[in-house]
Amino acid sequence: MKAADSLGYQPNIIARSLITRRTNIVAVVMANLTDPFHPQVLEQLAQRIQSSGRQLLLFLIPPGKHIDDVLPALLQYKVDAILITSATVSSRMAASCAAQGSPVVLFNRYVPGARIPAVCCDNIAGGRTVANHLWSTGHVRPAFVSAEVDVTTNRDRAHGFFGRLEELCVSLHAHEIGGEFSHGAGYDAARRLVQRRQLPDSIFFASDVMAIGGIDAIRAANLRVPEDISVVGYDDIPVAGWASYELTTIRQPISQMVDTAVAALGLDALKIKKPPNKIHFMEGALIERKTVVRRGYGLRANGDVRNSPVGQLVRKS
Amino acid sequence: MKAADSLGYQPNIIARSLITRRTNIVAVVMANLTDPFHPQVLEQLAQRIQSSGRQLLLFLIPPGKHIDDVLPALLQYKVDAILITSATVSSRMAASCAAQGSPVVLFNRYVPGARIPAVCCDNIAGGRTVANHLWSTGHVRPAFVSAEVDVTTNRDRAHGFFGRLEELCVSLHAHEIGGEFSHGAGYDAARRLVQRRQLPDSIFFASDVMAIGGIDAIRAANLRVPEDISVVGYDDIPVAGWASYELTTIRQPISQMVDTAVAALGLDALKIKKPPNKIHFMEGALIERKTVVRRGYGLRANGDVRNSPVGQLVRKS
DNA sequence: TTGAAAGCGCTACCAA
DNA sequence: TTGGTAGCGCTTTCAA
Repeated sequence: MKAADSLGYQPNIIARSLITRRTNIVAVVMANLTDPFHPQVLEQLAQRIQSSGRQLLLFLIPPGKHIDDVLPALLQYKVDAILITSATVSSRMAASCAAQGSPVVLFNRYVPGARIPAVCCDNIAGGRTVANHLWSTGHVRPAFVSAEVDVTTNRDRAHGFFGRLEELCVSLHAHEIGGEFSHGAGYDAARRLVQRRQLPDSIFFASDVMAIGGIDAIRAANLRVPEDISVVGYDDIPVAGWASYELTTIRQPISQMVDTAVAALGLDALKIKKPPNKIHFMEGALIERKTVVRRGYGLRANGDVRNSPVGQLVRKS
Repeated sequence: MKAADSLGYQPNIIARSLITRRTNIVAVVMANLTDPFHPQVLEQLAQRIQSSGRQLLLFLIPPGKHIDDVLPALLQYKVDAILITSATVSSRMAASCAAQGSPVVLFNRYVPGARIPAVCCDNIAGGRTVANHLWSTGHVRPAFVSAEVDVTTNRDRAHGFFGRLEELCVSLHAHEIGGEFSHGAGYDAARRLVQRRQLPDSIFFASDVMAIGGIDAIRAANLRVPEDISVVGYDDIPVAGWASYELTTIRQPISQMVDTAVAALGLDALKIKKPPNKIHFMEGALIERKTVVRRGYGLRANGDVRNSPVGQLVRKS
């Protein structure tokens, strides 16, 4: 023992895994790190995984590649679990992972039909919250800026927003397609919105980076946020709190989501028979900062209408 | 073969590594991901490592922990190489890594005395470039905002800046200690600077996030950038290019740095006898955007004084 | 309590 | 070219 210590001996965990059949490695697959939301997630994930005595094998999907192209390489490492964030995997691929014995869980995305466990912010509820907030602050010409249209994150936020708007009898003023979750996409979409004959009085962007881009575009057009146009984002990335933006947004409960995801991996369960293929939806929270202004007169004093029965929500203007 | 394929057989790369003595895993150690500069580095690193057919084992240092506490855990995985970014390792620890057979290279930091290979932006040259730029645009009361004072990144930028300023016969107006590379630290430091009796006419921040925080603070004090105070950052993170900031800064050549670092790992060399314990310093580039204004009269038309002999650089004001 | 041996999934080597 | 065997560093099991 003393000898081993003085020689700097370290047991070879790789050899051990051969016999124990557990590598203590969990793979994390991500599309990219350019959206500030992703590093936040990755950081928490790493913290959680490491503190459970496991290591994180990071797998970034190269631009233009699909996740199904790179998963096989991952599978060779016989990782204990695979966590796929912000990317959609085919259910065929998920099945093949399961066949290899690696539980898979999706993060921040889910596959509607398939039986793949996932944890995700409740984006529909989030979208509805934004609609409520804009309504209760007297906005009547809300616009929405999409990212990638058929990604669940984007779609659910849109659907929640549109649906609640309809219940509230306010019609959508415009729907611009940004095309991707990026500052540039938000900037361009907002610029197009601002060039229209009639301005929206508020814009809900599919994500914070897009909203920040939008604010930059609105200001570049010599308009003020929120006096001329209110802006709402989604995620609550650090930049959203900076003095130049002070963005009102929906905060994703990252810690809880990460906790849930790691739990869903089933790593702590000694015997995992059948992990419940459940999709967990976690509630976001409206963070009111300074990009939404109260418009019009005679509005409800209490801006929060979430708990009010829909029938009573009659606009007084 | 057909049978193997239809059964979805994947060779166990972990078992293979036992005999080949190469895991094809390279470990990347990082302090945190909150500074936007780090995700950029990580993304490039991942891209590079993966395209060489290797995997990236990510290791985040938990807050309050020292890297030497967590390295032993890493060593157990017998990774092919260890890349340590933005954190300083004791030379004793580096020696122990080398003893385990894993080459170590430092990224974005170096240990002055020790024989540990490193790749790093030439921060002294960068600091000098900023001094030149501020001088040639007519600034006479430059201030510097430090992050963590004894980190090489911070210290070299400061030394380069101070040194060149002295050569140029312009005296430093103020030196504030921010304490860390963060938006908040930059904000607070700038606020203190702005409360002084005499304002600096320009501030060089140790990093971009700090500079952004500084701009926010300057604006919060009802001052304009650059009309009242010019601002220069370091890194060229994506935010620096956004319309609200348009930060003039020194761009770190991340791709080149990553290339060099991966090469220094010596993974491609079939037989590595003795990796040269060299410290690579890579040149940054001044990116002129809109946070530096030309002040005063009678200045040189050409803003670039780098190639001029020092003796001729006589201020005409 | 201690020690020896088998075997995890693979590659390397040597013999046929 | 093909097939068989030893052994990588560990854990587990079983015998002493």
